[in-house]
Amino acid sequence: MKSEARSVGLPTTDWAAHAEQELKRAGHRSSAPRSAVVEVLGRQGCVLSAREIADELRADGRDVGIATVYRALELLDELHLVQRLDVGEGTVRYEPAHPSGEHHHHLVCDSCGRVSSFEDRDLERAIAHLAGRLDYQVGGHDVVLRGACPACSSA
Amino acid sequence: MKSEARSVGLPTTDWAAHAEQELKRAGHRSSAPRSAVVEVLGRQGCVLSAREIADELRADGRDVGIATVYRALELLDELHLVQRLDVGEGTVRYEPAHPSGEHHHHLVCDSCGRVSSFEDRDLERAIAHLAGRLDYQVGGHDVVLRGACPACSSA
DNA sequence: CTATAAGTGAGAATCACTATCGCTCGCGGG
DNA sequence: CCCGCGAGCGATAGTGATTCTCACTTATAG
Repeated sequence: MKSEARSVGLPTTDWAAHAEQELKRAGHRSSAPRSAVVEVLGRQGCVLSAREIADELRADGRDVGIATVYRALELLDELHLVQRLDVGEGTVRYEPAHPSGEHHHHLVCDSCGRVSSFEDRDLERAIAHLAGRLDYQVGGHDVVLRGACPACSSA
Repeated sequence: MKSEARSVGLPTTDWAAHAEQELKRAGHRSSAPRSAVVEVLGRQGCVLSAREIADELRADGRDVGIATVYRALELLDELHLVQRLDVGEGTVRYEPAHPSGEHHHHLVCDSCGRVSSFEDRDLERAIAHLAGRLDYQVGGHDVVLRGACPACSSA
């Protein structure tokens, strides 16, 4: 099978190291708070909100101001090192973006709100083909499927 | 050509009348403020935020409380008479949803923020096919392409 | 080692949206 | 046609996420 729902969480290999490197290359200093944010993102691998990141850091005993978390995420987003995901519940989530360009999309459960991911070559192909036909400079895309996750639909 | 970017704005035929009818059928009273919201949505046909709707109404001299606009939109959303679109700028936009099930997706310009729409049969087919293969009860989907609109990319 | 500007963080400000609550009015029964 | 009641309204307070401000800290070039 080419595509299937799975719980969020990619291999992550060394996204964190890559991100640090890109930050440096873009002329940014390294700092403990920002590195901590990068590390948490890399460790979790899945969609996280700014608050979740801050909470995670606090649990680790590394208090980082929420403003700093937002700033780090904004910066990472500018450098295309993270992917923003807004599923419409008022909070934006972020996840590491792999430089390979390989990416996935999301399934959002309407009842429990849980997010999972999938990837599908055919879908990517359809989008790429479509983008070529549009009179538009397409740079990226997001696909969100909504429905009931296995747990909720069986309950 | 099967698909092409165009400015937002569908024929609209008589979405407003249809919506009113559905509201009545669902056991809701008719009221001037809510009808006004429906009318604005139907008239514009394109993605509108709650605030934009309220402003439009105020310009028409029909002041409608912002809370009422939100309530009307929530109701319309529950009845699947509108489609929510969250392009990630902190405000949710709505547009009429046509009962035919026919729908379109959106292009968001990263520089000017303008939203336009497109439809593509192949994309729909890819998503439908994909949904069938996933272990997930897929009920709907959103696709957002990001990039530079013709105006911005030529500038 | 030192200057300096990037980066930090506490808290205020903003903004979209939701909850509250007394008042209004559409509408079915009389 | 009139009445009563509960759906609906709207001003306003509240909430929660995100951004702004500003004085303080610290990484790094020289």
